[in-house]
Amino acid sequence: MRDPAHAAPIDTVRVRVPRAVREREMRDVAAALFAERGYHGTSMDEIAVRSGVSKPMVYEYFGSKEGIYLACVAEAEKGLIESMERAVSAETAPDRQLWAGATAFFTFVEEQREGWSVLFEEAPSKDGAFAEAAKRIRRRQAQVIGRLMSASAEAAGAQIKPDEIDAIAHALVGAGEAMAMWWREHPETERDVVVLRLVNFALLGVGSLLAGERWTP
Amino acid sequence: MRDPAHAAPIDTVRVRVPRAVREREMRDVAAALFAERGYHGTSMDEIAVRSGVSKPMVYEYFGSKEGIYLACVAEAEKGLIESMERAVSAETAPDRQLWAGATAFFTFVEEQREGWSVLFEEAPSKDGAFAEAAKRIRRRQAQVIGRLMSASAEAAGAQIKPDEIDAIAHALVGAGEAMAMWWREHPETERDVVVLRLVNFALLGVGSLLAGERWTP
Amino acid sequence: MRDPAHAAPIDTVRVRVPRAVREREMRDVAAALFAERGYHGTSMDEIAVRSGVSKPMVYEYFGSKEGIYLACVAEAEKGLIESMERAVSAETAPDRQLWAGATAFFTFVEEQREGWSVLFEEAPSKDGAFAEAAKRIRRRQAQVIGRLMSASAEAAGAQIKPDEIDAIAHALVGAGEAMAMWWREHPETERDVVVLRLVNFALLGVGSLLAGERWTP
Amino acid sequence: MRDPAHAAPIDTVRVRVPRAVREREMRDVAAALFAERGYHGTSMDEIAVRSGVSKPMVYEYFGSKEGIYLACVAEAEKGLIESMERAVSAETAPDRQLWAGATAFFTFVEEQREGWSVLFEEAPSKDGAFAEAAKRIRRRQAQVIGRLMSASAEAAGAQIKPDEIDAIAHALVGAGEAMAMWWREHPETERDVVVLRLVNFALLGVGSLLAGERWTP
DNA sequence: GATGAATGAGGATTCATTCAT
DNA sequence: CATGAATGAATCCTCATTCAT
Repeated sequence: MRDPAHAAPIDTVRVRVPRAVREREMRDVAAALFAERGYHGTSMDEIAVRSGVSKPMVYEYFGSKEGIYLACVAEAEKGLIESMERAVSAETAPDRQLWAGATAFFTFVEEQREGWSVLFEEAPSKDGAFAEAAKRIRRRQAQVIGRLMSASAEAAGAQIKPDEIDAIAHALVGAGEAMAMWWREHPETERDVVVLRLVNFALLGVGSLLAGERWTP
Repeated sequence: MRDPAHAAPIDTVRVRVPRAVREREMRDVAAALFAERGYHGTSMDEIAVRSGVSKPMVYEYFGSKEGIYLACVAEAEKGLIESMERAVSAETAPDRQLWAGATAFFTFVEEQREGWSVLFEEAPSKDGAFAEAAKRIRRRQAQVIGRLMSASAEAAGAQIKPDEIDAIAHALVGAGEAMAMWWREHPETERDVVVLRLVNFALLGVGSLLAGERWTP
Repeated sequence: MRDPAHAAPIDTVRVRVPRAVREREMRDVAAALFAERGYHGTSMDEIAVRSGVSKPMVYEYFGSKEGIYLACVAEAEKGLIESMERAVSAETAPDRQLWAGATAFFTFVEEQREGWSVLFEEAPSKDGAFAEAAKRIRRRQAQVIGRLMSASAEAAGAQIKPDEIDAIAHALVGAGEAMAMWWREHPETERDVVVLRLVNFALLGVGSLLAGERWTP
Repeated sequence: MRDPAHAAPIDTVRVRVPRAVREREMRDVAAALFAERGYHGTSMDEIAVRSGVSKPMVYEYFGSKEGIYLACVAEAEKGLIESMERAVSAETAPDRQLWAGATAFFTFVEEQREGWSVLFEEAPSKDGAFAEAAKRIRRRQAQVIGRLMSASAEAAGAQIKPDEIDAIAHALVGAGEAMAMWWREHPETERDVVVLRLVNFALLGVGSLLAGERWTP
């Protein structure tokens, strides 16, 4: 009945799609759904239907719902971390690295809204694997920031305990996350403004800290 | 911990318990479960069984699962906010208010582990009412902090836009939240140390900001 | 705390309401609810709340949901049948009795919308007692009509089997019911028009109707 | 009644049954249950069990309880209307069409007891979709009858308002329905007798009937 | 490689009805 | 007389996951 000479459009009937492509399509569909409705609000059925494949395919490729969710997380995580790493690399002048890192972060927030949602908004945090992933993401961000701070301290000849640097780095990452949420509620604000607010807040604080200033009650 | 002379364990058969009492018992049970397993990991069935009542009672008193969850949130929120408000009230010396507020916050984190979990760890953030609640909690914390900052700025004769104060306050709240998570992973750290790290980070940063210092790329 | 001299309005707190009054109030509330939402759509809870009494009162007075529903049916039935009986009584000229009966019927439909609904629209007909009630109502209407027909036949000296009269009477009652439904969908039609259509149809038959014959009171 | 050689009993374990077949089986089972116990008296669980499938299958195929009920209604409706249409088609002599239509109707009542029940006995009439369906069925029957009447009127050169025809057609349909119920209570009566009573009532009216006039096919 | 068919298990919610006071 | 407190029992529905073809 079907005339092979007049092939159906590729998004209607596709044969022999390479595994990597299929996988990516499915993951993108899933990420969009997770971002829109959250983990529990998304069903495997819907992922399959929207991906144009049958459900067993989704299982074949990702093993489970958790699997596909974590794949989405990993993808977004990779994008965020790589972008931050690049920003704070040696190619950036030392005194601009924090600023560059923050810019990378907020650029991700702005441009990869989906990825941001998957990473920070709906992790069913009580479930082992998800909580782990969330912690890991924050830790990796904190490491990027922590390295900056360590270098800075070293350059200033200050002695700061790694443990303290780690804690402060986490705090800074949390501040960034919170400011990103604030930004979502105030979308009229320019990205540069948001970046500068965070950087100033952090730089001046961290700077004084590194310089040895301390407040005690 | 429970004094049998004053309160029968909830798995004892008791009938005709006044509404207010039962309601509180049920809410406490629910809070513990939500904190332990998250919203989706907790079933109404279990809340009922552990409360020693039948499911219809739970519905009679809270209307729905969302209802009882939000009741738990409201309770914890009240505890946290009131405690922070008290700490930063006029009875505290101005230069110690931020410290007092942070202490109140981390004390809550330490002592009301359950409340903390319910408030910050498992809100199904994509669902309207839950997301609203989460935002509201952060906003209220930010307001407490923001008032401090405004007063401080005024005292220093500085002109800071309310919008900026609001954003920074949110960032600071986020920093506290992140530091609380860090603390969870490093439980050997003393509370006072955590408090001071956050306060120093914030105070020196905020202080410089309020003093008009600015970094630009 | 309450000052008996300043008694609460009677619809807020009422004491010692005579049984008959309470009963009637409750039945009226129930009838309204049944008419609006059907039997299954109405809950005992709602009947109690709207009646301003506790649920056990409703059970005390009517025994069960079925009980209160059947009480509503009985009340409406009484109204309808009595009104039809009156209309076709000896006080009405014989040749106007059918017309008078139909008028009584459609008047009931028009004025006791609630009663009509309870009687004809939501009987869960599969449940023994309800089906019985529905049949009884139709039978009683058919009896009223059947007596007319018998008298008429006798007057004309015709011999019609009671069984046939009964069947035709039921058909006529069904025709009336159907026309009442039609009327609901065409509320702009005058009651007299509806009555005359039914009466003419019954008296003359479709054939005569189409031939232009008409009976008028 | 079931021929084991052609159709395995539905309580035999069968897997991989094509959708269309399963769907039909499920609908038939459901129709039987609805007819026997009414809508509210039937549970999805029972439909599933008796169909030899699991509940999710029922939902997969019909979406909801309302869905499967309406599917039963549609099926029965189709049978009834098609049969009536066929009876009154041009292939039947004009003066016998009403009789043929009535015969089709009562044949349906007799032979498709289940369908009849689903169509006319337990629609939860207060619920939107069900009430709509019930109205639609009556309307469609009335249309079949109405067309007959219009043709008849035209042939006789009479001018009858469509609105009046519609109303009378509905009344006639209601008369048929009522007579069908009467028949249920008097199952010893022959179908032809019932048909003739209705047709005579409709064609001649009570008056002529009482006067002894009779139409016969 | 790919899918239509199928399900076990569980979850939220509602209701008619009855105690104990 | 009157009620607030309480429940057993269902019901509808959904979902992640797998088998048979």
